Amino acid sequence: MIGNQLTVTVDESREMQKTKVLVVDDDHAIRRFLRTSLTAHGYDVFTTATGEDAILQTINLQPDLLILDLGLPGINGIEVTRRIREWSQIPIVFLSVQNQDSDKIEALDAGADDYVTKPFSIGELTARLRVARRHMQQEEEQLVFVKEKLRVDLTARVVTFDGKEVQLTPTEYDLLKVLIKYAGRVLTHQQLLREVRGAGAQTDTHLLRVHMSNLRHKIEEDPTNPQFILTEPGVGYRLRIDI
Amino acid sequence: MIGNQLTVTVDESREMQKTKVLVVDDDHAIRRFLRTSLTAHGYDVFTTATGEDAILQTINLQPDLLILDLGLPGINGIEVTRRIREWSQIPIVFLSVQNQDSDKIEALDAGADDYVTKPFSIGELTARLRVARRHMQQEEEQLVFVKEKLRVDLTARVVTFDGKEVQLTPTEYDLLKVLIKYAGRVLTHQQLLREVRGAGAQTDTHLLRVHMSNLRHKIEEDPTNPQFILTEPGVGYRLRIDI
DNA sequence: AACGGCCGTTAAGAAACCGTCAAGTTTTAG
DNA sequence: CTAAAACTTGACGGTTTCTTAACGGCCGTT
Repeated sequence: MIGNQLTVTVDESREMQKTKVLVVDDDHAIRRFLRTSLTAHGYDVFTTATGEDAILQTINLQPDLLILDLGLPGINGIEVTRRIREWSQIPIVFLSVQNQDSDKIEALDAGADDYVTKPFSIGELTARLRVARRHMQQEEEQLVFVKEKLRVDLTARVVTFDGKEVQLTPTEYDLLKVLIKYAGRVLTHQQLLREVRGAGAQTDTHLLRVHMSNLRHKIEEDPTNPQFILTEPGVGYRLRIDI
Repeated sequence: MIGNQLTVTVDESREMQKTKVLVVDDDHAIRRFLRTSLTAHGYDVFTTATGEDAILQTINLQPDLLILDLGLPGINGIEVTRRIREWSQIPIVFLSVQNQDSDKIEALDAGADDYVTKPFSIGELTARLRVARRHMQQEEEQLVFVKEKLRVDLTARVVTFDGKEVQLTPTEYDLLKVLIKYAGRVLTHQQLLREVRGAGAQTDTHLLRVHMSNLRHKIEEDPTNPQFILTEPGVGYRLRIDI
């Protein structure tokens, strides 16, 4: 009786916490190694060998994490990443062999979150998985910013005003992003410039004024009388929030 | 046995709460008056008559508060303040007579926390002592200051009065910020001006009056009868706080 | 009662700041 | 390598903020 109760309790609590991870690798040995060691670390592990199946399984299983071998036969890991990123923000950690930097960069650009170089320890991998997952959860806090006619999709990096998509330059988007991140707070010229240029940026407020002007003409109904980006004379700017 | 234990416990707790205060005055009548009345208010009172002894006693007794007569024989109260401030941040409240503004300012600039003008009531003195001590205790910086209808968010740099946003100029905000930082304490004209302009600012009290007037019109219900920013004639300003 | 110090208020000129347009330069994409 | 996009810089007019000056009220002293 007592033993039974205990078992049930433990099972339930584990099931709640268990993270579903899909392992994609054509090497049978690696699949088996990851299945056993990740299961021992408390993950709920699924495996597949091909890129096509990886995409299908991601749709069906809705895993919380994806571990992807870069050197897959057929459509490779980079292509898998690119296709999944079109509709999902699932954290993707890929496995690569050494001396494959160009592929690593390409994969990260395609939307992968991190990579682990073979050979790797299981501790290193699980550490990367935890970071990727935590990063994912933080991003989820605020995926889309909506206020009146303005809509900013921070995951897709799409900005629409009054339903129509507006094209922002990288600088304009970065400025808007940091304003949204600290919505309601006054950001000094220096803080904003630091976000746009490198950390060692000197205070060139004039540059900021030009960018803000351009940004306002894209997302404000009447740039003369801004509703979103407010000026704090002598200090900086802030995104208006309603109290 | 039990009685003994109880007695010890109570004594210890009282001993923990009691605030040690050192009174320095050459007038024997004032020493005696302060000893009796402050003891009645729960303070642990020590007295001395000279500045030299005040410094020695501060080292030996490690009091929590210092009450200092400005007109001491020998080294005067200002000099005592200056010397103690070289190594201690103990709150110092001094006693002065009227028409001694220049000495008050000098003592405050030397690092004293507050003053009481003779003749004074014991209630007024203990109130000042509580403020001075409270400021000492709260080391960490305040993030949001709220008092009645006034709300100052120091991280967002947003000020609201009665729920409505108030637009402060950089100078006005800086003044309010330093008043909040030293809430309850008197800040001399010079100390306030130093915060607004560079360190090498001459005492142009008139400039301060204009800024304070503008600030009051923004955050006071009735600027004629200010509830927050109080004027200390001849000395400076202070932000009123309730203990 | 007149005077002088101190304070608050208002107004006006000076200085600093901001937004916009336009032209020049660098970076990116094809 | 070329063209387009993005970034940067400069100039100009309008606005906000700062500073200075002048006026009137309050209070204590002469």
